[in-house]
Amino acid sequence: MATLRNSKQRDAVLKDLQLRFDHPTAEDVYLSVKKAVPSISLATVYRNLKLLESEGLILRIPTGDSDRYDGHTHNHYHFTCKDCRKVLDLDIADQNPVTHPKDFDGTITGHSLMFFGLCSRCKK
Amino acid sequence: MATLRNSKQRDAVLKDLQLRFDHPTAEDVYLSVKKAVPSISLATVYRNLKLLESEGLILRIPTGDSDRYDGHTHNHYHFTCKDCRKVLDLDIADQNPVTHPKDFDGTITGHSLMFFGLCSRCKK
DNA sequence: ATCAGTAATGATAATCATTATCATTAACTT
DNA sequence: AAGTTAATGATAATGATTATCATTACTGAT
Repeated sequence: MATLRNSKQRDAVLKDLQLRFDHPTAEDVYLSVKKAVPSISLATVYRNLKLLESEGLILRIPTGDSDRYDGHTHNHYHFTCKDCRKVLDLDIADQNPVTHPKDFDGTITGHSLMFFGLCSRCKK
Repeated sequence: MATLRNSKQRDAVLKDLQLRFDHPTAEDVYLSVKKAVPSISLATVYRNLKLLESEGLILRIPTGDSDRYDGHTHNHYHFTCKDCRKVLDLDIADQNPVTHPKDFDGTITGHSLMFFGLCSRCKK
């Protein structure tokens, strides 16, 4: 039970994320999707971001402040500018790191690698 | 100006983090430090965690839910259990990844690598 | 040692992001 | 077309963290 139904709101959120590359916050997505679906509520955006993430259709990126979202789920890495807090994609290969560290009896199923520094604009 | 003064509260927060290895939340630190300095306030814990982090004496680990803190600042990596949300140290070498990706004009000064999966207890 | 200046504290209100609630709307099944 | 219930919109509630402010207590100079 709890069958998934179609909703234009969810479609609009997903499409918005798939068409942009700036790793928006939930608020950013809300403001953008509002243009296509003016009646949409911020709560609906949060609901669908969570749902889409659990379906594996989008990525959530925790950053220390507001979470960012990414509609492109292929394996890639991100950079956060310490100054302007912008999040960028980095063009680097999969680092595929260790999966069986010493003295660890759990199971590793994934990793996230975030780079920090100054973006071209903020480094002056 | 804004000279740093000594405070037993700050000392107690730092010492607490240096003596433990469980990556506590601010609340965890508060409850623990309260035993040594019963009058300490949660606000003071947050204040000093932020200050100590900016001094480079401790690490803050964003995890998607409450931030965790680490009193051991040598280069090492962490694992988060998706089930119980525990954060563990991993015994693996520095991955020292790329510092000059293609098509990137900023400056990379650091990275954080977090592994996900199930800890030994939660994998049953 | 005492004093003055001001950083740090404790208590609590405020903020911000996110989640929960609930009455209403709208997909889907028949 | 009718009934079931997932999804929505509006908003209240929550949880983590930060801001405020009156009071306390370091510290450097007297």
